[in-house]
Amino acid sequence: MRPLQHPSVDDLTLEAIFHALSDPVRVEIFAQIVGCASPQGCSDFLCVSNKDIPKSTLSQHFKVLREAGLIRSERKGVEMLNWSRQEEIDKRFPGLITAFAKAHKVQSAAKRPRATRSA
Amino acid sequence: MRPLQHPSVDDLTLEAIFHALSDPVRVEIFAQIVGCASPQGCSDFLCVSNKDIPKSTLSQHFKVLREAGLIRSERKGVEMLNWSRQEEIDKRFPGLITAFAKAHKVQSAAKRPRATRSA
DNA sequence: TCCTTAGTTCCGAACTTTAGAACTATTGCA
DNA sequence: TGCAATAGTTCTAAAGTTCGGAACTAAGGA
Repeated sequence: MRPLQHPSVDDLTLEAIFHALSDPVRVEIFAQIVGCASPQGCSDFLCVSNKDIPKSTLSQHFKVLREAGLIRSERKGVEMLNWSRQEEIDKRFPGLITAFAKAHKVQSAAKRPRATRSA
Repeated sequence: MRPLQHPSVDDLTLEAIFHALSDPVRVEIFAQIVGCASPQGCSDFLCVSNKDIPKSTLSQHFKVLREAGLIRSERKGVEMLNWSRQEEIDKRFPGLITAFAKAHKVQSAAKRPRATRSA
């Protein structure tokens, strides 16, 4: 198994970031990782939006997120821990991840079965 | 020629928007349209970042931007005029397009031949 | 009417993504 | 140690997507 690749902040590209976030499964994974203080294992996402994801596909999704620079992954014993690189990304593209997280919240609220959301 | 499709603001999805902006040619086109007060014709983009784009490809790129809800296109005589839907998108995903435009500026400044950029 | 300009559609070749099967890497336990 | 279990990766073929040339449509002159 080849070592994991994490691009440096200066090598981040908008295109790669947007490509990584152009898939609904990766959007869910990244939104959850961004919203979580503790790092997440890959297999926490074997079921996403009530859909089972084969683990080879999941592994590819994590690779895309990692190589776009959105997450950092590190093996911890038998599992892989993943956390968001938001703070680093903010240095180069300030506000981008926050805008994404906000937009994702709006979208997932709109998607949920209609129940009048009170103020 | 079938009539042009423009999704309503409520039908916009983050995935479609990010997919549209995951291609360097579309990023350039959209960044220029966002930064421009007057609407642009498609053929203003037959050359992007010093690369010639075949017009069938360009037509597909505009279709992707249009169907993601990023631009509005309207035929005006022999040409098609395109403008940004930023104000509408802001209603649903506030700050998203601004964050993109800012990030694109950072990235294109970094790409330009090194000349010490003074304050 | 015919020409020109601007953009679209068709369609095959090139590229990318998906997911099953086989693999590797680490841990725990006899 | 050896072996099983768990977690994730790699390989690969089939399915899906994108690119771009050729043929098309649509509008505006001369």
